[in-house]
Amino acid sequence: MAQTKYQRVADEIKQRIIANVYPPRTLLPDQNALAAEFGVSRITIKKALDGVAREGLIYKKSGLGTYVLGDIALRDRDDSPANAFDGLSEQQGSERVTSQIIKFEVAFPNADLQDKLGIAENEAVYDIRRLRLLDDEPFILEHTFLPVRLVPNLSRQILEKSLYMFLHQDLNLTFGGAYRRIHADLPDELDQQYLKAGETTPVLETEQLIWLINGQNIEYSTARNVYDRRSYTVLDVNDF
Amino acid sequence: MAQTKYQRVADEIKQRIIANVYPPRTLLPDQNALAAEFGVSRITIKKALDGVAREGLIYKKSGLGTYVLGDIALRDRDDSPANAFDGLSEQQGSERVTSQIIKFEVAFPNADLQDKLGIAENEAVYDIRRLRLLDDEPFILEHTFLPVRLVPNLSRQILEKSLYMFLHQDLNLTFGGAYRRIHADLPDELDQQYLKAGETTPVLETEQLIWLINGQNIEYSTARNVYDRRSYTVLDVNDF
DNA sequence: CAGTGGTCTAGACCACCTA
DNA sequence: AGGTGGTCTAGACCACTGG
Repeated sequence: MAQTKYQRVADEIKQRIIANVYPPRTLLPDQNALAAEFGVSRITIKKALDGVAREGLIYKKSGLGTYVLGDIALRDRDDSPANAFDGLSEQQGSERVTSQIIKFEVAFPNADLQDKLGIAENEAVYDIRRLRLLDDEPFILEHTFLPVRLVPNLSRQILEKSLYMFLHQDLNLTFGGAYRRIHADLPDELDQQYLKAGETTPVLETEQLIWLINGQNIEYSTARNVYDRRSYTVLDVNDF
Repeated sequence: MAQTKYQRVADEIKQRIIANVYPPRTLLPDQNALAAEFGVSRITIKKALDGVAREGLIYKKSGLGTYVLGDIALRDRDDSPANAFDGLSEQQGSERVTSQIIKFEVAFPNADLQDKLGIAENEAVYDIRRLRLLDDEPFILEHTFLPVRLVPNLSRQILEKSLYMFLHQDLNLTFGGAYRRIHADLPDELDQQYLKAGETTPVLETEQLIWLINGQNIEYSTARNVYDRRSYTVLDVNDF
């Protein structure tokens, strides 16, 4: 899987941290020693360690050495939906997730949406509302807007399965990044109807703008869930 | 400010993107041309571009070139509290933030807190509850636990100003990273009392574990606010 | 095919930390 | 003082892209 030398070194070092060969709060062997052991140059070791540090497993300090941190970062990173560029189906397993299409229309964007997606007034967008069910229980209510130009031939059949798989595999689009805003909200009528929220049940909403690697915005969406059904996790690593 | 060559190059390129010298959806000059212009090696240019790419402003593709993406990442990054290693006082300006100390005690941790902070049963922790006010309006209700061993001499006076400034400047501690969990919740009695939440007002809670660069956990805390007073933003960049 | 970015090296110098 | 990681270089080779 890992192709480059620095990836192989990084993977091996991560494995050793997980296996407690390099226990937390100790120093790693210095870069020259690692270079000798792996038979690569010190620069390559450094590049490998940079990556591991960026994931929060180690911390390097000039003049001192390289600390092994705890495995919190590691443990929590796995189930973190913060890096969720894949869709819900991929996160939870496609056999558990089903989708009920509430709305699937094509429309012209209003001024706000034009601005958010960076498109012209006369450029059509899909307006999609889906209820995502996990193990047949209402889970997330999604409202999604996509420019038609970037996603031709969208169908109900695709929306019932995985939109993200269609974008990635069939249209060969690659996500460059996403901006997300998370906040709590009062339930609206749709939440009550589809998510089975009560009149005062708190709702968690994630607003999301996704762009492609060529800089074009591909999706603006909101995803709402009842307060005790899902939370959102984030790992922040200082610097790097 | 910027010391190294690659930082200076990165800053200059970012400035050019902001100033539209390199407009979105165009290609940057290739690395050799940039190396010649800045009078540095291509490796140094690459390192600079790696950093800019990690911030979501550009995307590099081997065999093709380096795209300039939009400025969404940039615009939104500025007011994003996702990278909030500094405290509330630093984020909002210390003249606007005041703190009311509700509780300030020393206690032994329960099993859950021992596990979260990675400390022994007999190691004392501070148990602190503060109401943070923004422009004299209730804003955030914080519940904070810190090991006494790592933070000697904590006082009410410090808590009324900035805890983070004390940790950083006086104790010279450096944060390595943080793990955060964001979710919505029902209001409890304290929310109603201090945040002026109604009986059914949704609350946004951020749970947070912070560790130092040497791997020791320094803080476990929760921060709660009324649903329409604050949201949380995250920037995710693919790969890197 | 020519051009792009990605990787890798050996070697040099530097800033920083501990002692 | 000696050791650490950080930076930087010149040069080489590779994989990928487009025409």
